[in-house]
Parts: sequence; structure tokens; C-alpha cells
Amino acid sequence: MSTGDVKGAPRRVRRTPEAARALILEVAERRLAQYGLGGLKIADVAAEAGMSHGTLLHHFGSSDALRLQLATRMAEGLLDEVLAIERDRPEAEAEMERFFERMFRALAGGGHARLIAWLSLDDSRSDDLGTLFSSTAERFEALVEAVAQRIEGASSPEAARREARFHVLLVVSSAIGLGVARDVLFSELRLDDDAERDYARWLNHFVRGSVERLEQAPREAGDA
Amino acid sequence: MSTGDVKGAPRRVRRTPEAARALILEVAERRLAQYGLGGLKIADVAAEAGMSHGTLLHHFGSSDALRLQLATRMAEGLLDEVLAIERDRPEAEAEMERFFERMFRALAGGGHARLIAWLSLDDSRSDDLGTLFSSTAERFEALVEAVAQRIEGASSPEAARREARFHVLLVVSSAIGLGVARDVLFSELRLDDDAERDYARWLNHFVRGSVERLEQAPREAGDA
DNA sequence: CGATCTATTGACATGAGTGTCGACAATATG
DNA sequence: CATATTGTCGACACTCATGTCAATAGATCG
Repeated sequence: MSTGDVKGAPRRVRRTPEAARALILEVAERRLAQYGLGGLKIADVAAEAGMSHGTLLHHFGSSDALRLQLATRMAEGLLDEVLAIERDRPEAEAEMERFFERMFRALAGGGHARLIAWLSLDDSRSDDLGTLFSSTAERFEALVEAVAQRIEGASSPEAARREARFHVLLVVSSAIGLGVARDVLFSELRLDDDAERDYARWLNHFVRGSVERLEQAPREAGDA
Repeated sequence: MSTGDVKGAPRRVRRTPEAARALILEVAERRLAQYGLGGLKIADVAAEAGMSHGTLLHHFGSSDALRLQLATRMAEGLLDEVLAIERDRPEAEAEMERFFERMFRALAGGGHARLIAWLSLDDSRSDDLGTLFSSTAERFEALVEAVAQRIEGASSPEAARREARFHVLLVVSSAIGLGVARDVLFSELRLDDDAERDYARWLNHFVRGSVERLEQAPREAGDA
């Protein structure tokens, strides 16, 4: 068995630091989604990226820094999603309809939910979550406001905001829960793999219907 | 600084194997809830249980076995919760009202959501989930049936079951998501700590209202 | 082409977590 | 009190992920 590539493949590939980092983060994100936390061992990530683990350390400094940058990258990706949704004028009827559905998919579909869960489960890293998502809070607040204004006429402003907040919390928490435990839940409830898309649509209709109902009839639900 | 206990504390405590295991599992479960995954290192668990880590290994054989037994214990605890709820006759109106709320709290409040997330995030352990929760699937199915029968009269049986399944999925996924990412979500949505109780109630009313609505008007929501 | 820069590498060091083992001691039994 | 059983301990060995370092080689520039 000869070594195969006698001289075709270069013994070393020299990348720009930016290219190397981008490549590593790509691989890391893919591995996080595919293998979970265990897939982020720097030796494995480096191997899949086609370099030695020493090189990876050279670019990121430490394993922790890699994970933090990965988290930042993914958080920004998620933020971009939310911003893109917001740019589509959520106040427009047709766009509002897709709003929850898109956010749901952004959270549950990709590895974002897993990332959040990972950061939450690791006590030493739970603080990072606050800084990572500090910029998204106001986006969520804007969303809450948008929803609240639609139902504000039918009830008091406080009640409207409470309803809006809980509606958003419902969608986001469900998306995270599904993103984390999709396999178990589908197995438990005997749903096939296509059901996630159906559920996303269903939840969208469900929440939207509730909002519309609140627009007309005040305090239909939500009094302790 | 003298050693304090000159002769008061026994140099060794000798437990029965059952007592030792129970103690260890107690400590482990507490630590999982408090410190997350990192809190399950056998040396730390053993220290908090007042024994050497060698003793812990003696009783469980391996670190993996400890985690698996802990998972089993917690899964059984969750199952007991569900069974207890079921015994309270979910078909009765008043109990049905509390059904979702109680399950929600059982999942989100304790460490169950974290356990599920932990097992899901670790690819090497994701298979254990299936076996652990194999016995709960039929319980969930019974719940789906109970909900479905309430709304069956208003629409086709298939549509009723679909609605029921998605309603259950909504509550469970939201509970898991909240149990995993409670801190982040509350921070993002600017909710205080009391909000979880309120949200559980709100979600209960929310889902119950939807079911009641489906009892009267068929296919109000849920057509793609 | 020769010099400089630095991304890259592989070998090595380090530390944390896990598992092993022989001796000790607490309890039961005669 | 003598003996057996075994839970318990502490020291040691092993594995593996992380991090370090000096040498190497690819790229750029004069």
C-alpha cells in the first residue's frame, strides 16, 4: 500500500488566519449539530478540518475560546434571522403570519436550541449566555410590542403585554424544547419525521388564531 | 486549628449497599439540578456524600453506570408523576384542568428537562433515552386519546388525534424548553422569577380553552 | 533569488477524571 | 473473644483532552 498521493497533494496547506478560523468554525458548527457536545473535541474538529490540533489552538488560543466563538457565531446567526424577520415588516398581515413559524424553525431546526441548552446545562458557562444574547433582548421586546399593540385595544396595556410576552415565550420555549429533545418527543408521541414541519405550521396558526381572537374579545384567556 | 472532632466522629461509616446507593443517587440528583453536568464527577459526588470516590465506584462499578442509574431513577420519578396524574381521572373536568399544569411543572420544575437535554446532547447516550422512556410512550398515548375523544365529535377522528397530539406536544416541548433555558428566556423576555408559575397557569388556560373551542367548532385551526 | 514572516506540524508536557488494588476496619456470627 | 465478611479508604496507574514548544515549510516581498 503506497501512500497514494505521491506528490499530488501538498504536504501543508497554508491558509489565511481568517480562512482557517472560518473553516474551523464551520466544521465545529456542523459537528455540534451532528455529534452533540462530544463532537467539539479540538483534536476531532481539527482532524475533520484537515489540520493538526495544534494549528487550531494557534488560531483560537484555547478550547474554551473556540466554543465561545462558536456560540457567538451561532448567536449572531440567530440574531440575523430575527432581524431578517423583522425587516419583513411584521406588522403586515401576511408577514406576521410567517413570523412565528420562521423563528420557530430558526431555533428548532438548526443547532441553536442545542447551543442554548449546552450553555445552560454547563454551569461554568451559563454566564456567557447573558452576554451572548444581550443584544437580542431588545429585538424580542420589539416583537412583544408589535404583538401587544395588536391586542392593546381590547384590553389594558399591561394585560396586552402580558399576553404578548407569554405568546412569544410559548413559541420560543416550544421551539427550544423541540430542538433539544426532538427525537424523544417524536418517539413518545408517535410522530413521524415530517411532523415537525406540520407542527411548526400548526403552532403558527394556533398562536396567530389566538392573537386574532384577542384583538376582538378582551380577556378571553389569561386570568389566574 | 485542631482536627476538631477528636474522637466524636467515627473514622469510618459503614452503610448497607442499598443505603449507600440511595445516598449517592440522592446527592447525584441534587448536584445535577444545582451544578449541571459538571456536578456529576464521581470524586465530587463521593465527597458530598461523605465517602471516597473509590467507595462510589465499588457500588456502581463505573461512572457511566452511575449516570445511567441516575437517569433511570429520574425517569421513573417522572413516570410516577405522570401515573399519579392519570390516576386522578383526567376525564373529569376539574382534573383535566390541572393535568397540563402538573405535567408542565413536573417537566420544567425538576431536573427532568435537564436530564432529557443532557441525554439528547450526548450522542453516545442518546440511545439510552429510547429505553428509558419506552414505558412512558403508552401513557402519553393514553393522554392523547383522552384529549382526542373530547374533540372527536366535532371533526374526523384523524383530525382530532392530530390536534390532540399537537396540543400535548405543545405543552411538553414548552416545558422542556423552559426547563432547560429558563434563565435565558426570562432574561430575554424580561420576565421575573415568579413568571414561571404564571406562565404554567396561563398555558394551562390557553390549551384548555383551545380544547373546549374544538369541542364546539370543528377545524377552527390546523389546516395547512 | 534570498530573506522574512508566520501558518503549520508533531512530539511532548500537563492535568483532570476514571478505574484498580491491597490493606484496613466495622459488623455479624460462632 | 476469635473469625469471616465486606464496606471503606488512600495511593497508585491509566486514559484522554488540553495546552506548549521548537522546528518546518509555504507565502510574500525586497
